[in-house]
Amino acid sequence: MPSDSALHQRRRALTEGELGAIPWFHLLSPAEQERANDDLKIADADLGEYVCRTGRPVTYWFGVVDGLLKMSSDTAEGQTMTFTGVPPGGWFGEGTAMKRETYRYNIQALRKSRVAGLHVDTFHWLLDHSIGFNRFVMNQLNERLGQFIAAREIDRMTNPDIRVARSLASLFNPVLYPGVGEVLRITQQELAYLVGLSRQRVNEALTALASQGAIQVEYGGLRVIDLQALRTQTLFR
DNA sequence: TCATTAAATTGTT
DNA sequence: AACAATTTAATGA
Repeated sequence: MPSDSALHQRRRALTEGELGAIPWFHLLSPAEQERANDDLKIADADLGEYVCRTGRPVTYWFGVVDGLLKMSSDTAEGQTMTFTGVPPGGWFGEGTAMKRETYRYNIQALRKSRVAGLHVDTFHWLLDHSIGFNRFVMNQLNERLGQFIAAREIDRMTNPDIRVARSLASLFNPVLYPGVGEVLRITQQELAYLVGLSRQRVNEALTALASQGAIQVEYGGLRVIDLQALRTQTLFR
């Protein structure tokens, strides 16, 4: 039985390299960096393990250092709906952290991942003291808003090829997920879970996208060739 | 470091 | 859902 409390018992301080993987760290002044570094913890989340659950009070603001997480929510009917994947470089929960409310979604590891956590109190301290941090959070909120609107559009698409293309485009978002780069480490099975299609169908869609020159399929990952093509994927092009 | 083996991932039916 | 083919990771000499 995976639980998020287990995560708390396996945390440790960050290494130099892991600090470099945190996109907002270099925006801070030396004093602010020291404060953040004192508080930052990192933990390994195993496959299927929950990083946070709906309804739990916010204790940390989380970021993905390595791996892949899934953001989902349980509907009133008891169904699980997946919002998005969170690849390396992605930070989430700032909305709820700011209001000190409870998490509004579940975050589950799609594979073994390294997750960094900043305590809410430190998060607030940084908001009160650092202009650079504020800019980062504001930019993050703005970018995510755009992504959620796009996610709604994706949900209405019936064509699987287009759904896969648009979902991929959002995972390759360089603002929200600066850790991804040219190659996104994701298996076709993981992508299938995120998009809500069978692996076969995802494989077919990826092959189609590759033949269009939008992406390149690699073992255990995907390389973007033309991000714009992914974003503007339509029928009969 | 290299060769062998196991495990993971992909492509196809 | 099941299968074979391919790629990577792990193991040990």
